[in-house]
Amino acid sequence: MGSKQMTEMLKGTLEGIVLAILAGQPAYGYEITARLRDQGFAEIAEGTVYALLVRIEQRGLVDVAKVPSEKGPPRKVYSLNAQGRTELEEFWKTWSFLAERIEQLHRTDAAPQDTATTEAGE
Amino acid sequence: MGSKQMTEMLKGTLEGIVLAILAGQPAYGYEITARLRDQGFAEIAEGTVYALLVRIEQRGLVDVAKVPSEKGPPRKVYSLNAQGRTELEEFWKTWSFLAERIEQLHRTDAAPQDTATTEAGE
DNA sequence: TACCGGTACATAGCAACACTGAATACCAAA
DNA sequence: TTTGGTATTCAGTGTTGCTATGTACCGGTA
Repeated sequence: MGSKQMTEMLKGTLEGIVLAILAGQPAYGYEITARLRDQGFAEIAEGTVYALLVRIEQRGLVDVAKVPSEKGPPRKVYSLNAQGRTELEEFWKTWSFLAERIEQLHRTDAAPQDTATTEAGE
Repeated sequence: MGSKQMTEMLKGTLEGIVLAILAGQPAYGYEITARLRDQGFAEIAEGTVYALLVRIEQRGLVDVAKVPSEKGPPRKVYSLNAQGRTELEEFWKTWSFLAERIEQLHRTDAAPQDTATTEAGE
């Protein structure tokens, strides 16, 4: 992965992904990056996650607590607040709206396609 | 809709949407815009579509034919070529990868949440 | 004729976002 | 001391969709 397509597709969705992760439980940047990697997003740069966290903090979607770490500099633990949960709900609505229409296009335009295409194989 | 979230989410997906439309049959810009509106994307600006068409043409994903119109200036009819079909397949792969993980997050993090209606809504 | 509205395309300037690459800081083990 | 894992930050870049505007073609109408 790590394609340009993925990079562009993550715009707008990565924020929702992180909010959803934080909805499960508070977390700090380094941890979120690691969790994203575990979930298959191997190519998301650390700097991207930190910049995103700064943004959602400035927009008041999360509360922040500085917690000392045994292994390095202090962690900034982010937790979703009420405004963040509202934003997350909005995200799911927007996502569902878009996903429904795209899936419909997928079905429609994949219909003439079967297993192996005969014409113009590539 | 027309939210800022939707604007960001369309980045990276709108191109795929248009490619999918063109996979069905050739079309020109004004027509594509109209079709998008029919499919619920009421807020997509005309200029956005035209700019996108310029881009995918320059990247060699489509062939173009100028066709006279009875009602206005000549139409630029775009048709998906082999390279465009390859790009569309890539798009579906990237989309599926992303959609699967986001849907999983949706299931996971929507579990403790309860909105107005019961959670077993569907 | 002059004007309006629908059709059809194009573009300059802007805002938002993810990525690259580098720097900083803390600590433990080699 | 140096290496490596932990943890955060930031300047600069490229891509994208939106706004706003302009151009062009045509039929109908006052």
